[in-house]
Amino acid sequence: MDERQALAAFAALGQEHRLRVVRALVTAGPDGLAAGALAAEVGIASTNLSFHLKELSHAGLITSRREGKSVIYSAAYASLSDLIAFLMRDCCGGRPEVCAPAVAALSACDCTTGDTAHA
Amino acid sequence: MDERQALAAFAALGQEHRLRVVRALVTAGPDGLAAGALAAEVGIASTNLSFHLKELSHAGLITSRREGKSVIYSAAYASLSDLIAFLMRDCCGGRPEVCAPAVAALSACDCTTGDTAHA
DNA sequence: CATACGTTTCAACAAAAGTTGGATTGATGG
DNA sequence: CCATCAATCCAACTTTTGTTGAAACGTATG
Repeated sequence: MDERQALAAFAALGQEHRLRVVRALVTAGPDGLAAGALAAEVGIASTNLSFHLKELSHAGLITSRREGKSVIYSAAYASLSDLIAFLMRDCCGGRPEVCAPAVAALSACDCTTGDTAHA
Repeated sequence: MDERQALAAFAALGQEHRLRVVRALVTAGPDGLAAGALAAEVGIASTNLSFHLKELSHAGLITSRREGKSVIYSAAYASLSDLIAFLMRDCCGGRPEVCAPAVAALSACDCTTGDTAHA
C-alpha cells in the first residue's frame, strides 16, 4: 500500500458516518449487510449513505455484491490489514519495545485464540 | 478508545501533510523531530505546519516538549496502538480466519523479532 | 536589554466535503 | 407490462477544512 491509498483510506475513516459503516461491516463479518440495513443502523438518509458507500468503496475499504433487489456491502479485511501495516511501517526508529504494544493491542482482537465471540 | 477519539485520529491522518508528519515521527522513533525539521521534511510553511501539529496534538497522535529554542514532536505510539485496536474490535463476526491476517500484517513490522532495522 | 531565531497565533481568503430533495436505474411481483 | 421497492445519480446549497501573510511570543546570546 502506498501513501496515496493510505491517505484515501484514512480520509474515508475520518468521517462519523463512514466510520460507523465500516465498524458495522467489520463487526458483521464477511456476510456483510444490505444498504438498507446500514442506513438504519447508521441513521442517515439512503441518498446520503450511498454517497458515503461510494467513497468507502473508492478507498478500497469495502466491497459490494448485488443479491436480488438489495446490494450487500462487506468490509475489505485485507485493505484494513494493509492500512495498519502502512501506519506502523519502519516504526520506532530501531527500538522494538516502543511499538511492540501495537501488536499486542491488535492481538487482543481474540481472533487468533479461536474464540467465536470477542471481548 | 471511544468512537469520538478514533474519529478525531482518523480525520487527522486523512490529510496529506498530517499523514506525512505522523509517518516521519513514527519512523523517527521516540526521540522525535523539531518543528523546523518537520517543516523541511514535509515541505510546507512553518505557519501551516503549526496548524497541522495542533490538529494532531489535539487528536492525541503526537506529543511535544520544549528543548531550548526548539519544540520537539514525537509520535504517541500508545494512541496509535489504541486506534488499531479500535478499528479491528469485534471483527470478523466470529470467523477468526478472516481478520487474523491483520495481526500478521502488523507483526511484519519486525519490532517483535528484535531487529534493529526494518524491512 | 536589545537582537536574532524558531515557533505559534490571528484574521482573511480559497477550496473541499457533507447534506438534501428530486429524478433515474434495476429487480421483483401482480 | 405496469406498479412497487431498493438503491443510486445529479445539482444546489451549507458547512467545514486548509492555506497564506503579518504580527506576536518565548528563549537564547552578545
